[in-house]
Amino acid sequence: MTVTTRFAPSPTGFLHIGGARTALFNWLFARHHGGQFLLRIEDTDRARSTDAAVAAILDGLSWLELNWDGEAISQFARRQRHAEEAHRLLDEGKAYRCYCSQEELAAMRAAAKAEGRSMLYDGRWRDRNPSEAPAGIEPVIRLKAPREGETVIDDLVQGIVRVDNAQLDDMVLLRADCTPTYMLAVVVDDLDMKVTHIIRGDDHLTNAFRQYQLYTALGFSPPAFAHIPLIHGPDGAKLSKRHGALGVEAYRDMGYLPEAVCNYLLRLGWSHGDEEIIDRRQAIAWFDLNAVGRSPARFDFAKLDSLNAHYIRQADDGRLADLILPGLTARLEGRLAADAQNRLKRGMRGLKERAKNLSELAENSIFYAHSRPIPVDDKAARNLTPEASTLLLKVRDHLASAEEWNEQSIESLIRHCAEIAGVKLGQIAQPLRAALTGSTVSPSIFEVMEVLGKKECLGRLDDVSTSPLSNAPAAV
RNA sequence: GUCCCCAUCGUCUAGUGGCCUAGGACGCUGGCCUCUCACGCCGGAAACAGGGGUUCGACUCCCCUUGGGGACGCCA
Repeated sequence: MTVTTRFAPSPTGFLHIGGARTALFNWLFARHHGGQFLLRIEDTDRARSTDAAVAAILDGLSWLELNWDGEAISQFARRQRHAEEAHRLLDEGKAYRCYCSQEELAAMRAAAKAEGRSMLYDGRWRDRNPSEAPAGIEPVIRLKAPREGETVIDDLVQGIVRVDNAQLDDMVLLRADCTPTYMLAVVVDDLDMKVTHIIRGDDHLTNAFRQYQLYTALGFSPPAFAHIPLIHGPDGAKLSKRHGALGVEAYRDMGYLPEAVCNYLLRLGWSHGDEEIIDRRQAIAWFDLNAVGRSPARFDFAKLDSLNAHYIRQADDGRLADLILPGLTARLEGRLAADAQNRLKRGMRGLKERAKNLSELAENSIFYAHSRPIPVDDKAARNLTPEASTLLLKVRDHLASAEEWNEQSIESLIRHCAEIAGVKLGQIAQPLRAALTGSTVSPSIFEVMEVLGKKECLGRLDDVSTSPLSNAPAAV
């Protein structure tokens, strides 16, 4: 039997981060076992489902590279099939028509609540003759669930969980308008799709008992269940938007790399000894349901950041340059240097060690992309004292006559300048940094100079010596 | 209210009765490295929710308490 998992989101919003983790676990489990990972869109709630949400979910999964097998299935499109099974149960005497009005049900629950009793449906039409049906009420079809005993689920994550059947009522299968309920649709679809492992959030755990009864009534044994704990916010409560309950595209826009998001999500509630950095290959090899924890995890941006920083450092320079170039182009408007992309790519080595997300990376890269003259921030300008400018003028002469132009040669040349001027390296490096990058912080100044090239460096030095900045009074 | 689930450093977690003086990671912090900032390296503070059992021996097993979370729709 080939392992088949599925991810079944309802398209009422974006693919939020919790859903992404559920999808990841399903994907990983299927890939680990060489099985199938299917996608089903649970769009039976016509009022709340939107095409835009479907697109957002597909985009989110694609961005995370959680590719599904076959076509995505629309649950709504299968409503006839669902109804068919409900009628079959009716014919077999395993389900019955219930003629309660919404008002009657509401009154029943209110009375139960007032008396402190369970608010479950009391099964009043279970054995009643349909001839007693009130006029003008379209019936629903309810499952004739067992009233005695208990329903037991051997959950792959939660272990054995049992519930008294008295806690479970006769659920509605088919609504008065003949459309299937979620419970019916899910079970019939999972059966038809031959799903072997249902991996989902543990908010569905109680549904699993009802679904178990439905599988049994339909004459099938249920698939394996694995209910994974939900992700909580830093305060332990349900994940709020402010705390990360965002669509995955929001993470992309915040400058996170998909591999970092996946690695982070994987370690949230799952572990493999002390391993922290787990790439996709490794994850497929190691993933197993029995290593999934049972307690809810809290979302922590700081850890995501550190993982993201790691994957940025690992990432290909060209890819990173491509990722940040569009944003820089838009931001710089007409001031983008002609060979910005090339500089970005070559400068990425030093740049990517200093960013924990793509936004920071872009921010720190801007001096490479900017055409002359570059802006110099206030702090950097304070390094361009008259003394420093004098020094820089001498350095410029040395640089101008340099025959070699690479990081090492530049470094020894600058160190030589410092030596003959009798100053510390930093006294040249910082003013140089200010003139060349417009900032007090940057990658190694020698690397920057190599990337910028001799001509650009001399140009930027000239820009600074001819601008009023060089005459700025020294900071006191 | 009823039912279900959970409980190790601030956070993610390792730990399946003796390997625990409780390990790793993030964060915090001291130092080294150093042209700035990072990276890297070395060090530090930081946890078994509480109470009962079981046992020669409990973080590990059982019970209770407390604290979290979830489910109780003709929503999904």
